[in-house]
Amino acid sequence: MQHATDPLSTTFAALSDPTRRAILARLAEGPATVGELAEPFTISAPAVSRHLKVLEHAKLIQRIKEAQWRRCRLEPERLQQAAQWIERYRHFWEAQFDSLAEFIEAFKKQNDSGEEEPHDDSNRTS
Amino acid sequence: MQHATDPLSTTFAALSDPTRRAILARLAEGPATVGELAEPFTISAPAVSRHLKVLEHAKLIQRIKEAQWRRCRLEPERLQQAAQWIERYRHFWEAQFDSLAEFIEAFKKQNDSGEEEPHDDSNRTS
DNA sequence: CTATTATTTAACATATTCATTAATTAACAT
DNA sequence: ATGTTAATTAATGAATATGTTAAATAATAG
Repeated sequence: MQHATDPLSTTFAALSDPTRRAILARLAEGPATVGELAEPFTISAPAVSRHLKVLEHAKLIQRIKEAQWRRCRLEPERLQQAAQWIERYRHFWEAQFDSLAEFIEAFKKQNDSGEEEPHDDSNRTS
Repeated sequence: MQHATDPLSTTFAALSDPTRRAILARLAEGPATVGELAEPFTISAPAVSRHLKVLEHAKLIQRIKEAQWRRCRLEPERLQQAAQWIERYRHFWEAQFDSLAEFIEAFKKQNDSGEEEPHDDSNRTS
């Protein structure tokens, strides 16, 4: 994540940390306080607090103050957008992957049998 | 992205950079060389090269050497896994979001009209 | 062999991330 | 008031990310 980031970058950056993903997974079971979230981890409470701040800034969670606790809840909108970004390109990629598989197949065949006349590939590049 | 990262973290970290996402989007239209990928960006060729290395390390792309060019192609498997991770939790989150929406609604109502008897919400928290 | 083109690596600077411990704030209980 | 509990902020440090320019590598062209 760099300086003035867009929502998608912020979302993916937030998801790129395994602790934060574990927190989100825990939160999928239901809201929890910071202490409850910190419990399964070896890291310190301030570290968890900062992770939560990242998640909140990414709008993946909401923190609601209840007495002396801050109860954390999940917010799905940004996740939806992230999923949409991936899905948008994925089927393009899968289509290309099929032709890539063919290409690799051909490539392997060409290299494995070096004694066969190597067919000239240079004209296809320009 | 940190030190000894798992595939999911690596994938999300790779996706957290807008330049890399733009590269992937461009690559969705078809394979391209490093020079072609660098062209629309203001950043230097080495910078693009490093982004491609990140994408390759994340196994989001493959680089295949063709003469003096390196042609880049997309690889969808890791994306699929990332999408699956998101989807796995998203419906939990949406279910929770519905109850959260109710909560916020009640909360707003309670605060906007201070003259009405504020209905006590504290017993629902414990 | 030398020049050109395509791309990467090296060396370096800067910013961000993520962790820690210590101190602070906030709410509650006695 | 004072102490306890919950959580955050401050100060600090180490590792990582990202960009730059300059040099190196690799393949092609003449």
